[in-house]
Amino acid sequence: MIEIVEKILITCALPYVNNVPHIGNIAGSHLPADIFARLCRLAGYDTVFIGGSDEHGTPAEVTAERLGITPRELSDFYFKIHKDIYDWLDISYDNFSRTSIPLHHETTLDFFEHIQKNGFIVENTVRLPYCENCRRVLPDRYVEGVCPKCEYEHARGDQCERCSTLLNPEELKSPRCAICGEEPVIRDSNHLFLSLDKLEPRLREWIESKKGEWTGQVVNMALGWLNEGLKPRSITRDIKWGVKVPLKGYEDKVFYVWFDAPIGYVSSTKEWALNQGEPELWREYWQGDARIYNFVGKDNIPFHTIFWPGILIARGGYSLPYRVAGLQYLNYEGDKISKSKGFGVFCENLPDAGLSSDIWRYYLTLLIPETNDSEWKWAEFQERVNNELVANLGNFIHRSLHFIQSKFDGVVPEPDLSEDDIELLKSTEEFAAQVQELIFDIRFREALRKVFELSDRGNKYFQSNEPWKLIKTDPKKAGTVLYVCANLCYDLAVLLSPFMPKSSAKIFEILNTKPGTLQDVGRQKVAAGTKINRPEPLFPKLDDKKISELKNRTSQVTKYEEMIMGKISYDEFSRLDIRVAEIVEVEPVKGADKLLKLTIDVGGKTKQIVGGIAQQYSKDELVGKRIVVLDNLEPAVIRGVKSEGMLLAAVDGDEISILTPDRDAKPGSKIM
RNA sequence: AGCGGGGUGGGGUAGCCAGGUCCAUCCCGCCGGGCUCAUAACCCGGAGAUCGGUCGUUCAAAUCGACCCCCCGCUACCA
Repeated sequence: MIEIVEKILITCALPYVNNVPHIGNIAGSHLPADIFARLCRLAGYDTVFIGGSDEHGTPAEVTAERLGITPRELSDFYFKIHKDIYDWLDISYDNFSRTSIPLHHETTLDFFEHIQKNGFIVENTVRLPYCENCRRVLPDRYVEGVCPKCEYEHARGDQCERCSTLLNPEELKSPRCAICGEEPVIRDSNHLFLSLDKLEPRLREWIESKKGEWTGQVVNMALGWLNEGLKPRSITRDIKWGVKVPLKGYEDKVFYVWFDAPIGYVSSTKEWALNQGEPELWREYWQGDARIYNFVGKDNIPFHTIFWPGILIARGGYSLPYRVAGLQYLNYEGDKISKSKGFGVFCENLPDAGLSSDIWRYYLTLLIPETNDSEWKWAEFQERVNNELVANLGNFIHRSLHFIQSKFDGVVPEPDLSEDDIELLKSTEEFAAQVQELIFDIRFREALRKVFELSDRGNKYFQSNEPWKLIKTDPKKAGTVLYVCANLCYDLAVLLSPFMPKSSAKIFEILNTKPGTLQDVGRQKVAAGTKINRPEPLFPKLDDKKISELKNRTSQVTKYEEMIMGKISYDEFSRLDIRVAEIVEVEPVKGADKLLKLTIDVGGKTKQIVGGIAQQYSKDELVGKRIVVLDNLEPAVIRGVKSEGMLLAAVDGDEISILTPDRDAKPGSKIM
């Protein structure tokens, strides 16, 4: 039983703009949220589906710095890529916002001020690693060093990857900044904390009330956190890129991205309301009795069951999520998707791959990891498309419409309906109800299967009535069969629309009939006498060759960072003073196992540079070698050693090969 | 390491919380036979899992308990 409520707000976890989405991100949140939203609209609910990009935080700041651009430029760049991909995949966001817009900063400040007024903010001093070279407070995992337990040399400040001991940065031996290699110092810094401890009883009560309604994974994970006891959690950071903290002494701090990111749901709804020309309309979704559905990946569950609801309670006057749909992960051919290995299907390649977005949506719907991790397999993709989409659903639609086209001049015939026909036509209402119920219960795969059950039924009906024989013996009866089939096609188009909107629209177009809603299913909306448009197969059959083409094409990893850096002019290139140098002397750098200090002769001028080649080259091998250096690089201090240039080498993972002149070239020779 | 989720015929998946009606569901694939409007479907028949492993509880276990193995996530400043 589904209780009818007016308003539904759907949110999809905001993607972080430091990266580009792959199929796992689509199947894990955008697609399920979209199917849900489309169904809600189809069922007549007042639906708002919002999303946006999460843009603040350390990773974006560091990436931007590395690329020599501002965080905003980085965000602008990635935002567009994300937006284009979601548009292409027909993810029907009513609004896709950004956390960097002023409206969001205002909303975050409003939350903070109320939370503070309500007494849920405390201040504390924390000791944090700080890199004086980068002038940056380092998050735990940006500190590297030697593990105190297993002596692993590349342990991170949060955990040693070899012995998996949990660490804090102060425990590392010879710690260094992961960005520049300098040794960080520990500094005191004041920070604001959200008193989750005070919110615990209310959170517990809320979670308990969802037992049985939500999946076990989501409830248990939340209860796990509650049972361990909630502690105040810091909501500020010592970086620049984010929402400024409006307090004295916090001029150099911003709110923690995890504080402001979920508030982005509210900001995005506000932005939507503004675009609707009704600036206050958002309140009906956040401060009224709308049902709020959050679609998030499993890594995100604690944030949406503890941290974010805690923020909402502390703020006061906002509704808590009605349901947190926590989805699992999508793997690829037996392993995790890996961008660096080019292992997976990367969405930026989809538009040029030559298939309708519906085809991708279809298989990805079957892979929505509702309860378990799922797995993309090309062989299965091919089978599913050919045997189900093409042969079952596509075939029923096409054989029906093609028959009308070729035997009835494209006019839906006048029927003479039997009891059985009427019953069949009416039975689709039940399908519609079941599809709705399944989707509301976050069981998309089963819901889609239900749709196929209907086309299956259509195929059986067509088959057992043999209109291709009746057309010769009893044309009236043949016409009745095709009238029924045309109406089944219509109903299928309605039920298919949340999953495959383009194909659905195409069916309506061929039927020359207005697209319908769930209410129209089973109502014989395709009238006798309708002149249909010329049908054509809805879906392509995929042969082995096509599959391997798709596989090659979609696993390409676009080098976005190179695109951001762009092409440089000859003038810019000519600013680089690259020269041949001869290595005079080689010394190790204390406390660094990768670095060597090289004294070099650059055409009569002697200088020293530091290079990270200690693991690949020995001293003997290097002394006397002619190498290539960037001579006019701004000097830097690396591990306490001055470096006045840069050694050029080919780098491929751990393999390093120093560049040398192919023929005899004097030290100091310019490279151009 | 601790916490949480998961391991069911070739692939996916239901059932497990409330043990028997399950020598286990449904979809796809596979094998054999019929029919043809369609990018062929539909019908009939068939092969295939002792439910991750071991040990227990019970008249009875995929379902409950213990231990073990494997995969995944979280463990609070990466998001």
